[in-house]
Amino acid sequence: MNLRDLRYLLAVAEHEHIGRAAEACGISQPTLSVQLRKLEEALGVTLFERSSKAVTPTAACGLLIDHARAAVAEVDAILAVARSLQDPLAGRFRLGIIPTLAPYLLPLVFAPLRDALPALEIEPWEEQTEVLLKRLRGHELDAALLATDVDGPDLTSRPLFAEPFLAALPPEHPLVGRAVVAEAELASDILVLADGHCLRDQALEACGRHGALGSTLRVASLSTLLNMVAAGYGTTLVPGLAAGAAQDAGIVLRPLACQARRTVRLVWRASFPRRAALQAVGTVISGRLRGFAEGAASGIV
Amino acid sequence: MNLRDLRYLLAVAEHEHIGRAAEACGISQPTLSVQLRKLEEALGVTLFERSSKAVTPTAACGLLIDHARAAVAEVDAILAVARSLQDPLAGRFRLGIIPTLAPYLLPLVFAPLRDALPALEIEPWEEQTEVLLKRLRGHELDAALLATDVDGPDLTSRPLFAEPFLAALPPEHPLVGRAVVAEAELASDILVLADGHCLRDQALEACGRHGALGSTLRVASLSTLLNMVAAGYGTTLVPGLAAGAAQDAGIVLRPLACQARRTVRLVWRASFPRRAALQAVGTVISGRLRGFAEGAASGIV
DNA sequence: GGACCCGATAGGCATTGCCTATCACGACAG
DNA sequence: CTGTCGTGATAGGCAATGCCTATCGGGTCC
Repeated sequence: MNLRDLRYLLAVAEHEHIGRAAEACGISQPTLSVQLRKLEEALGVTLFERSSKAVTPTAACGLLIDHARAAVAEVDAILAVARSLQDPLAGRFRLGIIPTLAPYLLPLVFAPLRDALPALEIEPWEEQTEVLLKRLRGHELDAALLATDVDGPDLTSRPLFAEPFLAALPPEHPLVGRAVVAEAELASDILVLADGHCLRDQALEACGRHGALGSTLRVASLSTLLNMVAAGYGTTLVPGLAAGAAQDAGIVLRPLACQARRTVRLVWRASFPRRAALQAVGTVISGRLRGFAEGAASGIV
Repeated sequence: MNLRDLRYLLAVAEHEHIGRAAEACGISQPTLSVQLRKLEEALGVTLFERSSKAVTPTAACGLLIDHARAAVAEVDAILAVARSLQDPLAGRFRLGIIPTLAPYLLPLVFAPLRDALPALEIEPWEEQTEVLLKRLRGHELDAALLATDVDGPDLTSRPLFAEPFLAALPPEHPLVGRAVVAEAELASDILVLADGHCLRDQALEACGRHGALGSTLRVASLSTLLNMVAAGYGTTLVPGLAAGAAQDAGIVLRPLACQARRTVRLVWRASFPRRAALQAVGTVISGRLRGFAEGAASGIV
């Protein structure tokens, strides 16, 4: 049995006239005659009593027609919901963001995203890289903003902007007198975040170290780390977007000689179907951050 | 969109594996692949995210799938109801019967009908011929038992049995001494039913009259008429099936010379679809009344 | 009796649904 | 690192289906 047949059935039951029902269905009278008879044969039930005067629903038809109406209504509901879902730029969009990026990037891009994509309900989700990748692969996230390269053919990424690192020094630090600091000069007293933060590895790599000082120290957030530096416990590398927060904490920032930086990428499953949403989100963010790298690298924030 | 497609959708959503879903649907994997993609294109919505590892329902799919399930359930309900309705010998069967026949025929045939057609719920409906015909044409009845010929190409009939008339005489009537009474001999003092009863016309015609005695008399039921005759107010013709009731009322019955009779017919709309039910009902009734005409005509009841 | 209305039937054409065979691609093992 | 396996996508061909126009048949109404 076909869904079309049910619509035909409803039309005939409503009009009690095959010609007019056919017209209402947009088909010819003979077609409706044939299809109706086929439906009756398929069901094994005579649905209408035909005479030259009238086409009258049988008792059996009366018992079936409510179900037919309900089925057609459900299918129409499917079509209606599908239509409202057609816009890939609408609906929930679960976006993972790493913790060293979220507090500083989100305030910058949230309003532009809302303005450019008013129907897209972006739900930020803040966790460390590995957790985000797991959730991404598990369909718990639609995309993620990461600062690392991603591997595997199941994921695709798009670079959005480069985020330069800056040397973060306590006000009393000897290097404060320098206009530019070489990355390696920080190696001796650098403080880094706890394991799992990509910023930890990036900072250590930039200054040429492979193990961290104060390995007993488990600093879970960049804001804690900044306060530690401000209090004189050591130095660190801060990502450019956190420059304002660092200065607010009383930290002195200096550009780096080799202009160490990390690239922030939008990452998604290669099979994720809402390409338009990915592209739009990526474009809004990179557009908002255009020219940021140059300004930040030179210490102008 | 097709109903089949919804079943495919449900299968893929359940198995999250196109090959196995295809197997469950009894089709090949390529067919399911193609149909699923067509459905997605028709809805304008990506329903599943495919990777080499898994086929995962999208958020949009989750919103649609409940409607799909409901639609399929409704259609399955249609099929189930249709299956239960397939037997034309089952269900309500509204049978009109004229008043001069119903009280005497129904007790005879009701049990045989119930035994032969246990699933057929026969609902007797007692009214005069013209009313029954109107209801029959208006689909309020499925068939009727009448004692008149029917006209019009919209109705079809089948003779079931012949019902002889008998002369009904008060015990003191002069004709009681005769073994056989000629129809015309009753013309002088015959009593008949009120207008609208076919028996009225049949009785008058049999005895050669064209107007009735006691035209102010409106006797609405045969049982009243029989009591009138028993009380000596006149004679009448009784249909054979009412012979027992007439004798119980104290009436003397005599066979008629010309064996006047009426034919009881089953009548239905030519377009009425439940032919099997008509035939079965007719056959049970005529079988039960087989041989009745001969016995009744000779006064043996 | 002829025109008209209505549903049924016939024949032909384009679309569709399905099949088998094959491809493309990633995973996994030797 | 290469061959094999598993999985979904693609291609080509065939039969069934749905639809059309033209026509029929039966009944009604001037």
